Amino acid sequence: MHKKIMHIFVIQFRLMKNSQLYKGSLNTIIMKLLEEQGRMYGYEITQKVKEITKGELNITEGALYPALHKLEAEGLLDVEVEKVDNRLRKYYKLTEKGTTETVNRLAELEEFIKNMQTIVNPKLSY
Amino acid sequence: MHKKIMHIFVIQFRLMKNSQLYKGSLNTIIMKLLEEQGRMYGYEITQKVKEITKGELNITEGALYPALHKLEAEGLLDVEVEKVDNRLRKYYKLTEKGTTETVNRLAELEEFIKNMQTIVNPKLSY
DNA sequence: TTCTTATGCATAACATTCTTAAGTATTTTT
DNA sequence: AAAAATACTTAAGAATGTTATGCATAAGAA
Repeated sequence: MHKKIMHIFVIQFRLMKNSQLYKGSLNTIIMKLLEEQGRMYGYEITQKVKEITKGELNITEGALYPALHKLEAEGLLDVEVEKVDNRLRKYYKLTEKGTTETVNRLAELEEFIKNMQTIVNPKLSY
Repeated sequence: MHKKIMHIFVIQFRLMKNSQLYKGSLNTIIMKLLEEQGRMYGYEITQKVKEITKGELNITEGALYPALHKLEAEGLLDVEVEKVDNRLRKYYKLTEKGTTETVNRLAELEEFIKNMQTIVNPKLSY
């Protein structure tokens, strides 16, 4: 019983960490990971992000899957369905267009980070 | 005529720079500036951000004013109305609660930036 | 062996944040 | 005199994400 309650708290704690700041960065994260890893499936992406951020960022399925579908619809991703251990996996990879676009988005992200650091810490920015 | 068309392009260019990445960071930006400057009015905030980011980030009025109203409603900001040159100005400053909350949000922002950098540039993060 | 957790994907309802656009009003610049 | 800048407001809609639910199989714990 105690164990169950504690587990609920742990889940709560993790979700609370997802502040509004991450809003808008999911697409860039997905594309960067695909650029780096070649190809990945949805669930794998959630685990990878959790690992990289030491559990601080948990991408929810309700955000991830629609995002992947949209990127595919925009021609930025290609998908290949595979059956592993009798379970479906949808592997995504960048198209040529997606690779080009990834460069742009990463540049935007760098600018964003730079601007935010300038705002937060004006002393350090010169 | 040429001048007018060019002006339209300039406006377009600037707005295009506002990528989705900034979504969710407006409150933190406002609070940080108020912590630093003591008190500011809305229009002043838009100009300050434009100046700091060298024109890369333009806070729209449709986002700013509702955000200020909400922060005030949450008890994080106090407002004082003043008339300068026959025009209204609403000066905002952090409440005690707002000052405390600003510390938390800045910490969250630092974590966010760190996580994003780790994702974008995994080599540099150890 | 049965219940739970993990793996794997999908989507609908709702919340939040922001863009776009329109409105009001005064002052300064062209 | 017209346009741009200053200064604030708010409504409609877009974009993004959370929460919740559903389905299905595999692996692990009780």
